[in-house]
Amino acid sequence: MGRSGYLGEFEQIVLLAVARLGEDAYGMRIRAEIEGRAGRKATIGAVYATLERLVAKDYVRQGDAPGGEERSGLARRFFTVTRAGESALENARDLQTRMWAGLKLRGARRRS
Amino acid sequence: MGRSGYLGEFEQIVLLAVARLGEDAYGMRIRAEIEGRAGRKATIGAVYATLERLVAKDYVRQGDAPGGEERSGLARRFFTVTRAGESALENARDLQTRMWAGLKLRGARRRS
DNA sequence: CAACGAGTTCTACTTTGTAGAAATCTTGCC
DNA sequence: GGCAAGATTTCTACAAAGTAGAACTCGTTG
Repeated sequence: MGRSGYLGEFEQIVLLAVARLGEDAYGMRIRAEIEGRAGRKATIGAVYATLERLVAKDYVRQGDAPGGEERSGLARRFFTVTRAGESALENARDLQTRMWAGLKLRGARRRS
Repeated sequence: MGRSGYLGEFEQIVLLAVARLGEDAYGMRIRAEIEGRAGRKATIGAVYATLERLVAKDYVRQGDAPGGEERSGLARRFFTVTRAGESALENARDLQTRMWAGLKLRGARRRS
């Protein structure tokens, strides 16, 4: 990762999806959230690979299935955002804000 | 690049720096802008490599040195953001906005 | 038990991100 | 003119992130 906690673009998207999904954050669901909200295709492999990287960076933790209820279904891996993950997210947002601050694009209006 | 015009994190930062610098966007200056505004180290090699990639994607165009004034100094390569580049930037911002919309982090307040 | 569906793992590869030294070109100075 | 110095770009090499899609697992159901 090099220097400070840098977040790749997709990593950020996945992290945000996990944050939003809360108790319901597991692979397939995360993927659906991304495709739905971001309107961007995401293959399941990409999602998991990214999740692994986030776990390695300690931005996301695995486990903590919701409310003890032993679900009858399949073995799902649930994820939650860690404090460090939240900070990384906030840092990314701040950086974003600083870089955009006061910037006016010369206007790429779509043709009417 | 795969699917649609996706922008990597650093690519986005560089592109924003070029947009902001306007007529004064050339390697060293871009680097300084990034270090200053983003508060993030950027080696000159990284900046140029990224610039090349942005040119290849047609998000940035090379040339168009400001106002004909033959500067006495060195041969600088100036860059400007293309329409496509502006769109990519706007798309990235929109995506960002959608992913953050209404999201509340559970609060990683720093200890007092 | 075989087909099925929901989920996760794996494998292989392309793009991006980084670092830092090397090469260029100008200008100032002796 | 030759040479050091400063500004700037180019090159080389490699690590990290992004992607795709097939394979594999394990309950459920007919």
